[in-house]
Amino acid sequence: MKKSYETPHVTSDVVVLTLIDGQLHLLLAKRDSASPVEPNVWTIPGGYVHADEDEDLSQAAARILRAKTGAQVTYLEQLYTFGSRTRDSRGWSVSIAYLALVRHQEVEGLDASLAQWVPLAQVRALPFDHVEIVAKALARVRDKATYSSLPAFLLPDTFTLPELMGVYEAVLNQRLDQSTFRHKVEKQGMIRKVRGDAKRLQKGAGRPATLYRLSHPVLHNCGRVLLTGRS
Amino acid sequence: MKKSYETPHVTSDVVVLTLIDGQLHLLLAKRDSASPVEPNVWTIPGGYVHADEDEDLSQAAARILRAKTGAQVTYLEQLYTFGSRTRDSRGWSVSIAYLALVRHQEVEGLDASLAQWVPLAQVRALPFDHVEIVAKALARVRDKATYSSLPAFLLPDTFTLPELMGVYEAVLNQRLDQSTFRHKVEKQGMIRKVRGDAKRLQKGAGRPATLYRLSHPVLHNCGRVLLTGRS
DNA sequence: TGAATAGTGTCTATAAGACATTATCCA
DNA sequence: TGGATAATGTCTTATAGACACTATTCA
Repeated sequence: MKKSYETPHVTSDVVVLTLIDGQLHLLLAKRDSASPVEPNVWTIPGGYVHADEDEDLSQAAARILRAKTGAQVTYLEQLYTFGSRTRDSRGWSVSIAYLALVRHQEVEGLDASLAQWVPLAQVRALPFDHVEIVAKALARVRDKATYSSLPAFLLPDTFTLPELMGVYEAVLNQRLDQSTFRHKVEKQGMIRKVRGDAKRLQKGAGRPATLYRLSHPVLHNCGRVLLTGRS
Repeated sequence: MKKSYETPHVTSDVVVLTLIDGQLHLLLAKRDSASPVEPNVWTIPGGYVHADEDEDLSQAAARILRAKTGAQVTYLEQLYTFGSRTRDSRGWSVSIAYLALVRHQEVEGLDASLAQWVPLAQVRALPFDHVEIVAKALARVRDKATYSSLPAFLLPDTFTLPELMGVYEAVLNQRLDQSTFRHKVEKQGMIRKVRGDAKRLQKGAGRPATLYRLSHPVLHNCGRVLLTGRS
């Protein structure tokens, strides 16, 4: 029953983002030197879906990610599926792209000869259609930042309000108003104070910030909010 | 280089929606009697991606749709990709699902022995994970209805404001307020009056409605609007 | 005490929602 | 003229956005 002639290759590519020094960074991995196409080129991690190992698509993406980094993923979502005759010179190819957010602090022992973080703003040429994939990922993150808690998954478990606002600003590439941001975040019930430890952990001067954590351990949609311009 | 052992099947399934008598309807097609799984069962149209015929995924979806119906598609968007070891008893299977909207008036010559419209509300059991796919499609349509012109693609090229509001109500399954709806739609610049032909085309009594068309021929996002409850 | 950062209060413009009113057709 | 449908107007309340102010720390 199954067609014996050419059938598409099935792969998965993962856009992994993290926050380093208040800036979004993208994980690039070095392609296998034995690959018939683009060997040794740096790009986003990817690989074939393994029918024998993987239970489903998200597990395939998770496996690919694990293989390249020991990164604990705090957020993983299917992004889009790219497929055409021409996107890979080896033939008709399908890539189920995923978006992953990780906490930079939790990623340990990245082998710099295999995987590196680069500032997202500095990413230029990538092989295949990977620039398009990364662009789609950024668009998705920006969109969700306007109505959900998604950017918080780039922060540690507990964080301060200024830190939270900082991630939103980094993701949206736009300044936000302190007061408006607080009002919205509180009204939505997106975060809650962490009792006890109001102790400060950083900075030189200024009033110590209160610690918060997400009210919900998973993504929380809260209507269209948090978008505030400022000159 | 290419793995010679088991590779996932690559298919595409299309959720086709239309509006009949103010109600959302789903297109079901009868599966091939020669299929090794679920022969002769009615479900959403689907088929293998053909590496030899199709240029890319959206063209594969369009081809599958054309094969089952002569339907002119007014809106086509990739929905989600479902893939796992167990979703198809034939083995590891990937389905790139698409959402299509068509104008019922423009669909001609549907062979009732091959394809039929059924009210979406009455759809119960479907084979494979197709219930999940349809649910995802409905969720997508509802979500986009709250901030875009998407439901208008279920209407003819020109339409009246009450008709437009009707589609939104059908999609959202919720009554809307006349006045609020008009204000929002106009302010967004989503539609524009069709000059000349203010002539009425239907109904028995009452003031004739103005004809409009979409300002933009493609999907228009307008911020989060149009959601108004009413007792 | 003053610089620096965190957090709160307040005012205004705008938008949403509910509902009442007017407009225009047909029988 | 009255019923029916379309279109508009108005009022109230909620929210966004801007900005000023207070609070708490360190040097």
